[in-house]
Amino acid sequence: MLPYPSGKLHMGHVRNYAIGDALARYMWMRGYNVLHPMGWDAFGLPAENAALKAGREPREWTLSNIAHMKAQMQRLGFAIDWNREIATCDPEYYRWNQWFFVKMFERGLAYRKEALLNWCPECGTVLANEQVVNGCCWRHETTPVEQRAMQQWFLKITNYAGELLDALNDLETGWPERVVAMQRNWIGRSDGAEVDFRLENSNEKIRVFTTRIDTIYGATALILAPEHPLVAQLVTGDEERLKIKEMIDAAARQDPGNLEKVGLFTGRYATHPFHGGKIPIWVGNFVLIGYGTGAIMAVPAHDQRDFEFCRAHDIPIVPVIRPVDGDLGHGETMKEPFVEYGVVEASGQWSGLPSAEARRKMAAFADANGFGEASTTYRIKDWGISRQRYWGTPIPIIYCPQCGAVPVPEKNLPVLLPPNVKITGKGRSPLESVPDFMNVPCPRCGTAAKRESDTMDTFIDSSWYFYRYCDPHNDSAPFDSQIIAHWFPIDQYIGGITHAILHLIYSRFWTKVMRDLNLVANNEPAKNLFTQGMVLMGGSAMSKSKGNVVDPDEMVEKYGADTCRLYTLFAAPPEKDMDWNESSVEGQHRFLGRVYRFVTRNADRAGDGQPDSSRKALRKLHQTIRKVTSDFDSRWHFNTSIASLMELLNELYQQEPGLSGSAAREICEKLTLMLAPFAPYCAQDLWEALGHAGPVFRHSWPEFDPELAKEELAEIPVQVNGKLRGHVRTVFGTPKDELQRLALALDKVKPFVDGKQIAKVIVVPDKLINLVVK
RNA sequence: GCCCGGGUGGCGAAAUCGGCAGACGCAAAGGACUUAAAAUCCUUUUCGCCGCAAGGCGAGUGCGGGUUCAAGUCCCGCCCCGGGCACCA
Repeated sequence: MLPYPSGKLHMGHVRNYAIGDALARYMWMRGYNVLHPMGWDAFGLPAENAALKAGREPREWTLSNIAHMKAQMQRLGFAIDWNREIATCDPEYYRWNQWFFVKMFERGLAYRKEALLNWCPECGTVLANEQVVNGCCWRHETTPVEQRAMQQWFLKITNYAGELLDALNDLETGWPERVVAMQRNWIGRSDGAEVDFRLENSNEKIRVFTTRIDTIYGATALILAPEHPLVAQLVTGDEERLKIKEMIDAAARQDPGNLEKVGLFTGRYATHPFHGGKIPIWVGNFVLIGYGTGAIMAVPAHDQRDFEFCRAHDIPIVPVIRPVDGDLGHGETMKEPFVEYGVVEASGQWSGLPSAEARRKMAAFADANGFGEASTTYRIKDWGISRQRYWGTPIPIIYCPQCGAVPVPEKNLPVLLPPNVKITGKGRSPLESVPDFMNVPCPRCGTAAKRESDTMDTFIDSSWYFYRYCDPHNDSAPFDSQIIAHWFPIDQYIGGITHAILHLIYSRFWTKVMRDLNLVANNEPAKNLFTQGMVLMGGSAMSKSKGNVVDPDEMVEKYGADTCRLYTLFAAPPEKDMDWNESSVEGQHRFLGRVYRFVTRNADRAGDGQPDSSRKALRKLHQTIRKVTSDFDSRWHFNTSIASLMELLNELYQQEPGLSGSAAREICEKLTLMLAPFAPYCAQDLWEALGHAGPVFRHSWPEFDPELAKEELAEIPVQVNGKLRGHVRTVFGTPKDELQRLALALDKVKPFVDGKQIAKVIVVPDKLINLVVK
């Protein structure tokens, strides 16, 4: 058994799990088979109940029992703890992570390269782009990441960029709009063209990416990113080279939004591929090496940034697009670039064409003449997965001086973490310092070789844990594809918005890779996604680095798990952010106490009581069943479900003295059943107090009786000119004329109607009367 | 700048299809029980004005317009708050 550090659950998790757990319990009671994995912020619903199948009670699988959860997860090979960086400790899970890695390596989907990477000094490791938030580490929100050049393993998520984007169209119905929008944004597709500009007096070509090839006749400069490989060749003076270096350093230090546009003329020119003219070549700090080709054509008349840059450096501004029904404008008098689409002018044979048509035709022309082609560029970059940590799956690669990077053969998997490693928390990978681990013969040629010392990003674990969960003890494959075909895609996934472009994009990618390995048939992991709101503390999300984390254990200690869960469900509807404010926790605690006392007092009640009391109480009971059921079936606003249970209880306290034995019995049982999804421990106790054996979840959800739920009389508001003046109590279905007569007879209505003419009477049957008078 | 949310009492919120604004809970005030406290149970509680009182009148869902018999809800124009993306060519 491997050692592992301990981490803590916070209230955001509690809320997440309380929501999913309530749903799962409800579904169980409705007779569905539910597979309900509680992993990294996640549930699968509705599916088969693995817990019951395994002979365990669902309650064992709930958040309420954190210790049990951890043990459960450990047996499953998932998170032993809640901190992502220590998520996998199980050798079997290592094995399959490594197995996947090797499969990807063999297919060219995993590769190693040196690159500038995001380095978090606090974590002592590099991070993927998705894990950098506002220039800081996602776990250390106040620690800016640094750029370090390092050798790192990448997974080719960009191979799937187009599919990940297009498939979002199908997810739109089941996923929140904002998550879809964030992913679209993150993948960042741009359709355009790549065009080569020939370097004058040289065979070199400079390739640029543009979405506006229709403006290419307005290109008056080429601008290279300071890191562009040609820069070293074009810029030769020491002073100039220093300037380039300064540009790179300044860009790394500063917030890119506020960076002043600076540039340097190389003294060299390129040939315009369309008209053959001379174009000066510049280096500009605002051109990004990591996007497109790292070089752009500057079209100052039709791009805001190019406009600013060229105006500052006296580069000519040549408009070539005119607005539909507008003038072409003139370079010297231009105050603003025209960045809209319009009609191409002054562009040779393409003059007069609308923008879209010109883009198509000009790209085709470039293609036909061998100096470019239509091209699509994505903003998303490959997923850097190497981490300089101890905790995580070792990357199963051996570096041989003869053979290069060789994957560990399948029969030798898993590569396990060596025990007793000194973890400094800073600097290089801890595994490097363990010679027994590092030094191995090459699996191919037997030469003395060294292992890769980095471990995998733990987001890899969370990318497919829900698949493994369906078949956790399989030791010949990651899972049985037949089983997956039965369960997947997940019907309902629940998690935090914080993973919109982290976990939720990685797991989509992983699913598509597994599909291409013929392991799964589904294209997407989850049909429906529900993102619960964040639990805030003083306006910002709880995080360890801010020290504003509420420890659920303390609250569980003080009030119990049920109160704790109930509070997170009651404070706000699940999709909304909630500010943590402990003051109203008392109310939930009192509520549970009131329920408990009512049920235990009335469980064995006898006698006939007063019929009126029983009728009223039963009516409210059935109205409440209707309300809670509909909340579950439609919108999951558990705050209103719980409120209606409180209303029921208030009514029960009113009617308690006159209840008959049989009414009391029915009420106690159904109230307990309705409480079960929200407060499982309390409900289970009461269920046993009512004389039942076994888990309350094996009992079916109560049905409401529409007859019993019906009010005897309708209480219909009476308005005069839209203002409420009184109520009419009458039988349901009273006709309009009768309602009008009753309304006009009201003392409170008369003064507003007498002496006036009734122009119109609006009647909404059983709902409202509005008398319009003049 | 672009894309999402949101703005309702002292507070968290409810009003699900245009039909009684403020359910439910917190906090507060009063009362019952108690030697006392806790716990529990019962009242009151949007604001303003009138009234000894029962009660009555008026205003009110960020602001300004509009549609409608009727608007927190729909339409137009703003303001403010939160989140995401952003020299992406």
